Amino acid sequence: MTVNLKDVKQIFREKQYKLTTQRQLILQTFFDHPGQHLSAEDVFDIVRRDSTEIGLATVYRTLELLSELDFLQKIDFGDGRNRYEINTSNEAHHHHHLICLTCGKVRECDDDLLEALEGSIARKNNFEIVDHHVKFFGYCQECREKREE
Amino acid sequence: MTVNLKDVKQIFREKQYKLTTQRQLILQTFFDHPGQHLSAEDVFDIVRRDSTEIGLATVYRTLELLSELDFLQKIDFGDGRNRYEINTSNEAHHHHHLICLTCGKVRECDDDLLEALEGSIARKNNFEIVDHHVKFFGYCQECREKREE
DNA sequence: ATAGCTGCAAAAACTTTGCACATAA
DNA sequence: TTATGTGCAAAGTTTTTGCAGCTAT
Repeated sequence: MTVNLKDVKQIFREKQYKLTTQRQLILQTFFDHPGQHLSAEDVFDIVRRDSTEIGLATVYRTLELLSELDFLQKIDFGDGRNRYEINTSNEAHHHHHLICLTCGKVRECDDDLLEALEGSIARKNNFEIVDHHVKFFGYCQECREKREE
Repeated sequence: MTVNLKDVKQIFREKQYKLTTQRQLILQTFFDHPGQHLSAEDVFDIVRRDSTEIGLATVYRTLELLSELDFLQKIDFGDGRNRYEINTSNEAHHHHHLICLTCGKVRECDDDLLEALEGSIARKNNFEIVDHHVKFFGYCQECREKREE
């Protein structure tokens, strides 16, 4: 189930959060940039560029709220700032991240195999798993080709 | 192969880095706190508590150096600061982290099964994988028991 | 009408940097 | 001896907070 504006509106109504212009603009930014991992500053710049006034503090507060509501996922790629991506699903299916150690580019990769591991790890450790983050570090095709030139 | 002081001394000699008192104290801190994920401030406090003077900037610089040399591994648990753990191996074998969403405690868990996945993901995505980080989020036994009380 | 939200600016929290002095090799 | 490393303080970044005014509901 992909997050859409209707879901958001409903949850906001249920939880009695106000659906302000700023909050909609921030959400729209994520809809407009699928598969990207935006930082607070990124979102701020994008909304501002589209000629609307917004405060950086509001961006931070909204990203926090949307993460709590599980519409966004907070991720750290080791570049000293938090990044967010829109949740494509409320279910357990995830994608993972391939992070190139040369160019720093982050690519997504699908994989369902990890779900199987979860069960065995949960049992072995008596730990109820509700989510996982997996990052693979290495070298992308482009950088490997350049290296050989 | 577990990192020990002899390895470190040798690599330092090879790379012409000076093995200063401060660097030894910081390494010793990790030897003295196995399985812990220490922040710069943690290390700073521990070394200071043991009555030796050290500067916070030196701690940051040393943690950076030891990470580059692969003696330490930098990890982010989402608490707004970098944490480090001593590398128990130079080989591909890793442990993963179980992070409790209630109490925030981080536990390690061994698992070799992911190595198998790596091959298939690397092939499918044409990406040369050299490392991976896996974090599982959920609820530890203690917190689940408390919840039921 | 009013509880909740925003923008601004100030502050907090973490990390990096410049520089004079100190020290391992 | 001298290239490196250290400590301090200052500066840089990212994120949070206080507060007066604004706005969805």
